Amino acid sequence: MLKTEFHSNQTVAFDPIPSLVSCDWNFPGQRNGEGLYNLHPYPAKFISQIPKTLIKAFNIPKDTVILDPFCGYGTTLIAAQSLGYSSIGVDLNPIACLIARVSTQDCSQNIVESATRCIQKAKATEGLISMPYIPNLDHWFKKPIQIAVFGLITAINEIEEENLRDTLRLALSSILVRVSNQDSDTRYAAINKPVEKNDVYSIFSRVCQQYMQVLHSSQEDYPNAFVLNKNILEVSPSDIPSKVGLVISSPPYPAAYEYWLYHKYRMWWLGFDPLLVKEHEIGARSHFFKKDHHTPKDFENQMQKVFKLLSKICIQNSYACFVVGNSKIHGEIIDNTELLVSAAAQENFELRTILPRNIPSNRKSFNLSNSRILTENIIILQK
DNA sequence: TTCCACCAAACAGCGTCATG
DNA sequence: CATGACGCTGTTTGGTGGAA
Repeated sequence: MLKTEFHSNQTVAFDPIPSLVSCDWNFPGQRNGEGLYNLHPYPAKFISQIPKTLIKAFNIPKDTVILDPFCGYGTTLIAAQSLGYSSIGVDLNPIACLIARVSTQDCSQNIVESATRCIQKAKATEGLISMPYIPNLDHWFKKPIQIAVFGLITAINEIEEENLRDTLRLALSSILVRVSNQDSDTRYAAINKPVEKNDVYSIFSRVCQQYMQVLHSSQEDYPNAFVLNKNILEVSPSDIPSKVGLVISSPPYPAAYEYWLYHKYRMWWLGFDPLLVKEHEIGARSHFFKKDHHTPKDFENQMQKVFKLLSKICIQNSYACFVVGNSKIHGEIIDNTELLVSAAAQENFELRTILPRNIPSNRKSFNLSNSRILTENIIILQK
């Protein structure tokens, strides 16, 4: 019975790939979040060693690409690029797509000079431009901060060169929680912080200098990474321009993390609609805590839809790797590994290996009275 | 240059209250 | 009464900046 095997501490290997089974998937001593992997806050990223190790383990035909259907920050795309492979990432969240694009595309323009010009423009127009309507804005941003942020975003949006504009938009997005009243990125509570208008300009300027170093030193003649900002459940095979030779992803878990919520004000400021993202976000808590709420079965059906798409765009015998942990709905532990494997099986993706992994303690910890998920699985499937 | 005190930032929930 | 919006929770860790 498959289910009992999931709960053992042993690696389940039905047809072991030696380099995968012998690897220590806990990657002791490795840190996540340097250089390109640290451009912007993003919750629950997987560490870059996971996609890197997986990519090296498989033979990927030259005329195919690596796909991440829930690309988020773009860790898979960055890893693919650094190892010489083209990649495609899909994500519903426009902030995620912005991060993934900026970190994989060339931005050879002078970031710091442009940032300085934007700051000058913003200072010159302080109080002269009328604010957009954003719900509850005063609760989360002090008035002077609002003026500085909106001045900056207005100036940035006037930049013509697309990659440069994206880069500065991302830099501004990355500092928004710091200059807001929000406690921290993953702690959605208003507190009083001693931030002033000029801090917005100085922090933005500092971040742009960091971007300059990171983006310049790491982007020359790298393979292409294509980022598609779309609900994966509405993606058709024709949206994916290449045959896929390998899938690496970590899907959202039911009722776990709400990405839309923690990027809500970033989306408002950058002109996206967070409510639309919320409505379609797989796993968002609102779907699980209302009348006629979603169930784990709904999650399985959504995943099956994803595998249906994958079966059409992946080449025969290609591998699909998913990193998943469990989650909790209405107090009940949900075995997401089982749901995902079941969904995959219905679209003829065969389970090959389950590699258990300890979630390192340096992910820090929520209130210990809350139940913590300490392990996750890397599931290897094959078409 | 090294060390250490200090602090910001991070964390795959849950509770409560105002509103319709 | 259902819903949505916001408040609240503690601890670890890496980085920073001043003192030794």
